[in-house]
Amino acid sequence: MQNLLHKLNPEQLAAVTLPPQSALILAGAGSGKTRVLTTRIAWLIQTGQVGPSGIMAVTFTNKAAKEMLTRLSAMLPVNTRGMWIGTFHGLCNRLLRSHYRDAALPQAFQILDTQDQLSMIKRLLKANNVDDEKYPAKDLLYFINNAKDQGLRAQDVEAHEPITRKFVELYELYDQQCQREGVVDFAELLLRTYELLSRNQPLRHHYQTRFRHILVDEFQDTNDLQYKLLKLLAGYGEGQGGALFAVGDDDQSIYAFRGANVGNMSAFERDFKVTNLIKLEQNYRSHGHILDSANYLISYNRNRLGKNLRTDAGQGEQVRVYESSSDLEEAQWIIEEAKSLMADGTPRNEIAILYRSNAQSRVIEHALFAAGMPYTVYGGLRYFQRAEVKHAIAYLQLMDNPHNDSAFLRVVNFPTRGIGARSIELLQNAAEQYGISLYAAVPYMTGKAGSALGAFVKLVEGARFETQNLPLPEMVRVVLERSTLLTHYATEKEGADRIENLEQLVDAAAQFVQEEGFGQQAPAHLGPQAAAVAGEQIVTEDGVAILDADAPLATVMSPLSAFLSHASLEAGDAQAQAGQEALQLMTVHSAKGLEFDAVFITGMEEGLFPHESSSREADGVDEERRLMYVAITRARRRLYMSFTQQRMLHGQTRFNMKSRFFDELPEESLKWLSPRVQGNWFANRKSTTAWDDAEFRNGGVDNKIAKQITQKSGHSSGWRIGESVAHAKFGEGVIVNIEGGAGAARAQINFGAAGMKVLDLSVAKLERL
DNA sequence: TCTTCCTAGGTTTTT
DNA sequence: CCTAGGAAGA
Repeated sequence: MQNLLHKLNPEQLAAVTLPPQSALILAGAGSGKTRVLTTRIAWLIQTGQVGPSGIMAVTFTNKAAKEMLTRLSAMLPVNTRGMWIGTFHGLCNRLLRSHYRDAALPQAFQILDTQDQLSMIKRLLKANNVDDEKYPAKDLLYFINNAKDQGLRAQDVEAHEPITRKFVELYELYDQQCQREGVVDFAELLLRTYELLSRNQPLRHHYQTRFRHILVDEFQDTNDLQYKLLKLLAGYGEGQGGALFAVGDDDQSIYAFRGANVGNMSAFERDFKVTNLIKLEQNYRSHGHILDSANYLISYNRNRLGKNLRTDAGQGEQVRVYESSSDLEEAQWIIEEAKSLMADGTPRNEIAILYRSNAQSRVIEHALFAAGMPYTVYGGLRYFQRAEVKHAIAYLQLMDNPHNDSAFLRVVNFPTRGIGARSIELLQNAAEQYGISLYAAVPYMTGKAGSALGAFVKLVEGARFETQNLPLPEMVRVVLERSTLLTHYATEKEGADRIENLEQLVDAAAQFVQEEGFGQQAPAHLGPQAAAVAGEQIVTEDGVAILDADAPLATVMSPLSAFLSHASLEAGDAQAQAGQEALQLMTVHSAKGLEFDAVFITGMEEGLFPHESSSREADGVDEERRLMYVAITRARRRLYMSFTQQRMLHGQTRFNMKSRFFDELPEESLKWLSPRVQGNWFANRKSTTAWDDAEFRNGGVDNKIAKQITQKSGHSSGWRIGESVAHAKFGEGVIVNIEGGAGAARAQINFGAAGMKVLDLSVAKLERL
């Protein structure tokens, strides 16, 4: 233990060894945040201040939770099982499974992912004859999640306009429908837990007393409901409960769009009268010029808690800035630079190419592919979100809870078995009439539709009966076969990958069973005995003794139920990996938390980064600036920034100005690789750079653009499209279009913040930049 | 019921 | 430009 503390710097040590009071740790990028969190836990246990069961540590992603567990078990000889380390959703799921009765849920409740939730909302709109032009399903989804993220039920939402009133009404219906089906969405997991604990004093008291130390990672990303839940657990206003140890970085708050509220940091400071505020400002990742850039840039944000990163690593190299003529050339340049980095010994997977939005990756991918350079794109569909896997899961969901209508509709006619839209409509009417699930309504159906539906129900029942005593992986195997999913995809042209994914589901089940400790025993026997060993008893208000949620999930629910919630809560990896060394392509958002030797920040143009839609929201540009801060601080030794004069976006060529963020970076830390090219830059570039690449010249699309550029490059007025200019009143701009002949030419110029102007070139005094 | 055509819409993402 | 989802035809 002493060894562990020995490795810490004074700030980290202070944070790790704080007294058991609420504390806020402002942890800058690369300052050893995870180390502090894990060492704090280890220190608390090692010094006997708390047992493993008194610890709760909350993260946002499964990856972060896993990382914490791994590091902890390396530090501590203690079994980490007693500790509650997980995501908000995972921990709430655990609580709700154990206290399902008090939470008014079926024990085998199922979790809707966003896709399921949307399809359920669409169904709801249809069933209630709501005009989905006026009330789009997506808007309602957003409305409901937003309300829940703030801890509000339908009745709590203030509605002033008719549209909001309608949404509130539908929100209420949606919740009722979820309850009938025995399903909960992601936000509901948290809201239900919050309500359960607020309402149930003995339960609340039990957990308040139990968790002496609650540690929260990425606190700046918490939404209102999450903060409320934490307050409740920490006994805010009740004078009991454990110490809240919050770690976060307000400068890295980039998730406001999904409900995160940075304000929670200062609210926490105020609410809990935090006297222990520690800043971790020593950075162990990046060289000086990179940190200087980050510090300088972020200082343009208002309302910061305030912090400045420093390093012992020396100044290192300047940030290299490159202006290219087009997005195609930008991609070529990246390839050339990446090649030379690799020639100098930088491993391929230590080079990251970042962009603001996913649409930007295509051009880069295209160029990388043509150049034969291996790359990996992050993001995209996760394993459990793939259509074929979701189908298989839907069969399993129906066996576990037949009233899940989403699951029913997904597979009732997949693979096709002659149940068409008309049959479904009749069935939905019947279900509506009796207020029951689709599955339960099947017996009311007659005729051809009735027999086809009846056969489907028999299929599900048969699978359930046949597998009830089988271990989970076997169960999955049987379902894959009985559902005829495998044979169905075998007949499809592109079915091979899908079949492979389906077979992986058996492995996933096997791995799950092993990791979660679900033995071969049938869960039914486990109840009472397991109760005797696991967890404490809580006596509720009505005098009933119940077990706290410490028991392994295996004692509370069937392996199947557990596996299904695992599939919803942990969507699995997004493809990629490929194992081998590859360049890393991803959005700036997904780069958060990662680090690389060399980083390219591409597309640094007004409208892209900062994104144009950010200017519409209050503090939108501040959030973009934080995003840029995150991007910069990913780099260890070398950082590139690039922007381009013209870029193809949504099928249109756009001419953007360079990002305003260049004006917010310290000049002495930047190294401009490309002087601005005057006059006919296309002709200039052609011979000097990788432009005369045969691939580029012969490529269809590329060639078209090249022609276009050549045509446009020299207007008789002496100006050219794409050229950067300055105007006394409007400032810097980019020429987007030129009309008219030499004497009477007018130019359309994008002045960014000052807007789009059309100026007469013979009158306006423009300066070349 | 399956195919093909057409149109709308296109920051950022985890659970 | 590209993709997904809905609507009309085979």
